Amino acid sequence: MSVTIKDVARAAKVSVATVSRALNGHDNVTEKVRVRVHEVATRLHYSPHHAARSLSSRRTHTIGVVLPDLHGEFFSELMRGIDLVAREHGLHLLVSSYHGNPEEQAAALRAMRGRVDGLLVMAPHVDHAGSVAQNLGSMPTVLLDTRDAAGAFPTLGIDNYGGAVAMVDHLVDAGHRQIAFIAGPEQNFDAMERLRGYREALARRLPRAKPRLVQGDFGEASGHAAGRVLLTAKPKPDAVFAANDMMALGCLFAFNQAGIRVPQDIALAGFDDIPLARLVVPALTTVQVRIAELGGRAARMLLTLGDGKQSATRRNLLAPQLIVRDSSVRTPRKRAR
Amino acid sequence: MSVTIKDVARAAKVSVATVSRALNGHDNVTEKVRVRVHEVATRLHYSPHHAARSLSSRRTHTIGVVLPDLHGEFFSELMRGIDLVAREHGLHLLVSSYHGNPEEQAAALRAMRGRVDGLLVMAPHVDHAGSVAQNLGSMPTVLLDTRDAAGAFPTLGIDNYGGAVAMVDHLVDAGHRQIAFIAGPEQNFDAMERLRGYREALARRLPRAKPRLVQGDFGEASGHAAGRVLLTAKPKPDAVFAANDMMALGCLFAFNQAGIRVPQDIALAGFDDIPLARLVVPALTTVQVRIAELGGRAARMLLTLGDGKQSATRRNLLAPQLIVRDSSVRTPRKRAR
DNA sequence: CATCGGTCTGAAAACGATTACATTGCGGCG
DNA sequence: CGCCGCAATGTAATCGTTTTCAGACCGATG
Repeated sequence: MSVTIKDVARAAKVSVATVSRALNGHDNVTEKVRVRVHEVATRLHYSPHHAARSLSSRRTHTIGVVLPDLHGEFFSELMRGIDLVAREHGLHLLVSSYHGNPEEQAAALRAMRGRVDGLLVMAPHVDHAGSVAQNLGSMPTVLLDTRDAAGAFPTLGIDNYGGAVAMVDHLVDAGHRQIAFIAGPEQNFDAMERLRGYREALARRLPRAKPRLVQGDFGEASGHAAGRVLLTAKPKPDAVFAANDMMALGCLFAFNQAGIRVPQDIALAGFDDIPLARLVVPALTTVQVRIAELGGRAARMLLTLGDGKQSATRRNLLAPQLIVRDSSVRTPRKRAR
Repeated sequence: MSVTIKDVARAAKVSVATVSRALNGHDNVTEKVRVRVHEVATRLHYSPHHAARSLSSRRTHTIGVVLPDLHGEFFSELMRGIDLVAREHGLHLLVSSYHGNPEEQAAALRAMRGRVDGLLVMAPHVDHAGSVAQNLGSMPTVLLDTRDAAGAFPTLGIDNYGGAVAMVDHLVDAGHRQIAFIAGPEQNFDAMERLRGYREALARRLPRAKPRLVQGDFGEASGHAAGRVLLTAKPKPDAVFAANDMMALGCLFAFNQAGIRVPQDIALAGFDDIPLARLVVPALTTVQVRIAELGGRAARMLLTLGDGKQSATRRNLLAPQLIVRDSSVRTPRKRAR
């Protein structure tokens, strides 16, 4: 069937041991032999059988990624970041999404046993986070964007709280006083932190203002619905802060349809900085989250974890950056139209 | 360290062969023994070593997915579709993206050897498609959205040509005569087929009209740039058909900025039907491509392939569907504004 | 010239499962 | 009562690597 190390050995007139050494770059092989082996190997299109290799070497060269059912930009960016670091180190990615319920997540985690050298787990639904520990062996694991109450694992996340605070500060500084918030899924850790940031910053900056919330679910459609609700609200808000860009866009389009101008009639801001944010008209003020970087750093954390030096980097937060664009500032004059 | 089948055998006072048979549900094991083995196995927290198992059984219960560096919605939807089918069948997903160049793709393919039972490969760049065959053993493989000149593999794709034809037909029917096209990457198979559909349909429906092309790259930014170019074109187009929705949106925002109204001044259409398409104002006329379904069906094809019945399903095209929304039709009266 | 100390190579033992083949035990039949 | 056949179990080969250990070779040294 496929060509094995024995075939290479035969063709190069050496033993399998020598082939193995030559290909794995051990230093006790003559240059001449090493070259010949490499030639033969490429000529025969030899590539080592993974299962056999990891059986004898106890390493799989694979890291597992267990994610919830993510959509769009977030998922692809995260994977890109992880993939980049993984391939830098010659690692493969075994991916499994779970669709909502904790049992599926548990099953996915258990199925990873023995197949991977380490695990990247994202469990943004706060109720699911707890069960992670039980379903893991003692595998090296990094948690992504997950509230790890027990503190059992190294964790990497976005500073959602800080980002939301920065946004509220900006909106208040820009002169807005009635700032509404379109919240994300109730049990989502990111969404909760952003909401907390909004609440606390608002209380600090505008002690008299009451927080004004509309529930959303991170989807564009829910932002659209929220936008319509806000238009009929009693004191009309003069600014809307959506917990993510998708909802902000949905909201923007709802305003468009109603003939409400942004930012003249009402300011708008989002969170994430998806590629569309800068292109939409008006360009969306938002908080930039470098998702690919999040994935990449998580992968790197996992790798250093294997090296034994756990170091002090248990809980890390990636600081997002406030990006001010047109949607939140009442510019003195309008661009040519 | 970890408990092996031998430990279980010893503890249950049977041979390893019997343990293997009992746990894998073979029928030639006494009920009594089977029960005892299962008890012992769970008591010891035994879980079979994956590498060992797949070395001897020649099956990995994993399918490989080799994709180009995809973005956004497309990647995540495709993965969702594949993942769904995979988990239905208890399979795992080994994912690898290659970032553009063919060598990386080749490496990714070779690295899959011995790690997967089958392969899903997407190679939309036409120059890369040819090399796929060489870097594959005789692994069951399904090609996605790839021009397989040799016809060596079963292939699944989108009927990009048909979709583009349907769109041009629609635009002509709606009364447009100067229909410009924003093309995708030159060497991209999808983009080429859409362009071909545009060209041929235009020649058929408006024999006198000359095709008017602007080069894009499927990114929002290139659509934006293309939109600006089109605004300065000599006879102004009365309709713009972008090879994908992202470019259509970029174009739309360029028009917005210039004060050009869609569809009154100029009609606009895209391709893909990304979630945003229905939310943007005006809602975007487009061709609906069910990407998750594409992934799911590809995975299913791969599975039936393993069953030996190759059947006649070598080349399949998924028919996309024309979705007419506001951006392409000059409605008699405008909605409240 | 025999011995030592390297370096390079080969033979063979893991690794942990599956499975072909051999063995055992037992009931039924002649 | 002895033998046959079948079902249950055990023994050992196998999968393709890595790695340990031992051996071969060669130049230098006493």
